[in-house]
Amino acid sequence: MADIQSLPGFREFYPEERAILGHVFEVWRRTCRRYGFREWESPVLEPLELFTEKSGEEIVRQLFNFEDKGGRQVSLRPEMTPSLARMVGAKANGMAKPIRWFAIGENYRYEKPQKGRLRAFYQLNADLLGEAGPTADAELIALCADCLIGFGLQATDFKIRISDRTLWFKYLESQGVPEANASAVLGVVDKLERGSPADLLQAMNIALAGTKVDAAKLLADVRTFAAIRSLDDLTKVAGSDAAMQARLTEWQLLLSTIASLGFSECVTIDLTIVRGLAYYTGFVFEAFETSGDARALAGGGRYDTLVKKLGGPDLPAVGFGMGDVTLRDLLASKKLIPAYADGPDFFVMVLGNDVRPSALEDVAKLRRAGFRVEYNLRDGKFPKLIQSAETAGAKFALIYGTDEVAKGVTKVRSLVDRKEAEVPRADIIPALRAVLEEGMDAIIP
RNA sequence: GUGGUUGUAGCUCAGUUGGUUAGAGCACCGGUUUGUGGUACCGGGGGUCGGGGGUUCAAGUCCCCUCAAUCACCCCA
Repeated sequence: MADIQSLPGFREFYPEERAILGHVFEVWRRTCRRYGFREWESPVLEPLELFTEKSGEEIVRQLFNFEDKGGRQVSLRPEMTPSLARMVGAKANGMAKPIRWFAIGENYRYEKPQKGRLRAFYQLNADLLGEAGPTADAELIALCADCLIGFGLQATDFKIRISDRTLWFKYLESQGVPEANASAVLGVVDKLERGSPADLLQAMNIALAGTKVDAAKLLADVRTFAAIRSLDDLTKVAGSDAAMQARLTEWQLLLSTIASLGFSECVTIDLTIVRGLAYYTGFVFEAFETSGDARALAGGGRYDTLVKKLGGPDLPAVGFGMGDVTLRDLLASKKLIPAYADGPDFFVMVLGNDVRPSALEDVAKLRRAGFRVEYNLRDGKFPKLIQSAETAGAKFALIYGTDEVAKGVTKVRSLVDRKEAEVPRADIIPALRAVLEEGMDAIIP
């Protein structure tokens, strides 16, 4: 056991683990490319102000920040969106809109680690900038769904709950809540499912301090409003409120676009989702697994003011993040993690030091041709070597003994069905390429 | 940050009311007479029993502290 352990909340990935991570990255990347998104990357370490300026004091204590040797206040990135906003903002004027970008990177936050929640985790970020209309939100929600479906998950395994901070603000306005108190009230809404009635009422009283709104009544109204699950019911509640009705036509476009793209059964209206993050401005959504814990798999929404706040142009934007930790837990429980297979194509069995030069000559030749090749570094006996080939995970063994080398051939042995055939060493590249593609039949006379 | 649970070889665990050089299975390495592999048998390496301190003639076994994992709360980018 090593004396020095890895830091709490940080993971080590042995090859088997790294292969799973690679699979996750691969599905994310492939799916985003299918939607026309392009990959970007930003520094892992950023000036502390990038994250504190917009997020406020509460988030500072969760930042993985410190002072560097030059006396700079720096922080590992807790998310990639501020970096994205800065990068896009700097060059947005010259970029074709809409901008479709995605990134896969490790993010950090200094918190007490728990299952599904670490100090370092990988996350997919997909963002669409330059389009303010709901069609952009729909595109991102579709991409989010496809990023989950790409792993083999069914539409019934998860649900994307869609909510709307704009609609909430319009609703609260219609209930007489001053604009200044609206955010605090949404904070209470966020806790509706978890808090006790007494705590919620107290929280609501604090949120409404200095106003004439009745806390108990608003709490009841808000609870009812949050429970609405259909556009029709929302329209009824909106009644003659023009602002809310206008917003609901946006909803219609959002939902019809999602339907046209074929993702109706993946989404549901759920106004209990408000998301804590301060910079969200419009539609927000979270993807949950439908079984068991119902943990959040992904979350995102519209942040139309962030780019400008960070010094860029006035650029509307919508995006989401999807972490690897919870996703992996879900894939494991659904048995959707592919078997680990990372062996070489060929294991060259060098039977004796007399033939070693000839064997290594072919090893090098095969490697230059792009094959994955391993061989025994030390001399060994036949049964031992064939077992080595097996445990290395090779598909085929290439036997180099004195007989074979004398005849100018190598013997190919399938480690799966144990068939054997000889191949002239002069033809080794095309012959083995055929073996990999068509199997042993390609060289069995 | 607060509280509960857990911590013995790479993995899964045994270790009796504290008592001699801490064990098993799997895994790994080697061998079973020298060119054909998932079985069987034999052997080997590997643990300062998470770390530190204390009680005792004696502690993996009891007490305290600490570290880590995990669960709940908090918070969620």
